[in-house]
Amino acid sequence: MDEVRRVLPLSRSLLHLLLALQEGARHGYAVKKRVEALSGGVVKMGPGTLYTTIQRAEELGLIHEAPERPPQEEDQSQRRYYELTELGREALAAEVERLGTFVDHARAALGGLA
Amino acid sequence: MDEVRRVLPLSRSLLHLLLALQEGARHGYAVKKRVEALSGGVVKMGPGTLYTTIQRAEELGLIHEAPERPPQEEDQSQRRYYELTELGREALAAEVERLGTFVDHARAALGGLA
DNA sequence: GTACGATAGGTCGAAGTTCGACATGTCGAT
DNA sequence: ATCGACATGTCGAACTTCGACCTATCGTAC
Repeated sequence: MDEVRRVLPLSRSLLHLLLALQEGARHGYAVKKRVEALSGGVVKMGPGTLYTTIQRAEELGLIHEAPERPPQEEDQSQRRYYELTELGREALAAEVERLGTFVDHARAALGGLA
Repeated sequence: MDEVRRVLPLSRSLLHLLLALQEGARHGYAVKKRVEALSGGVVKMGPGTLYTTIQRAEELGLIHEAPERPPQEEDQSQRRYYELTELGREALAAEVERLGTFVDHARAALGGLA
């Protein structure tokens, strides 16, 4: 799609955000935890990056706020859940494919130990 | 290594630069072409990004200038060849491994079509 | 023969992105 | 009641990327 090309390449935070959201709706803080866990603590998302990235992703139409998913915890404070839009899913797929090219290439050249 | 962790996560340009150099010594313009080709034209490295990234990579000790590789073309103008340092190779490997985690994850979730 | 596009290197300022300190408030445990 | 984890957010500084511009060489086409 042409829309997709408009948002590529994704910035690092945008990529990490979409990656975390691809597993289902999550709130900001949960995204932060997920990204840090998956990167082995290398990528640290401070609040500055986290919330400005969420805002940017919403502006680009990559995510939107979900209607309060978890049924049990209606009470639970001021959490805001986000989920991928169709464009978000497409952009993520395109970016992963692109990155995959580099990663495959590098893995092959790096002794092919995987 | 601790040195490696110091430079992680790599910025996009830094990653692309090291990725292109991992195949052997190259000069700036050749790096630019390689990155653009491997990304299917999505990543465009203008001169601003290209040369400031090379400078940054040298400062970080990730690359260093190579002693004029190609034997045939001694004459060929003012080309500057760069190659990865040991640290550069380690940082690249670490970053590719980290990114690979995300990519594998995303590929599996994205229908596992690969 | 000279004009053009590709190769090759580079600077600069503006725009975009990331960082971390601070602010605010809730919740559960010691 | 105080502390750390949870949760959201702002702000300014630092870092990164972008694209316009500059210089110069080379080969091809007009």
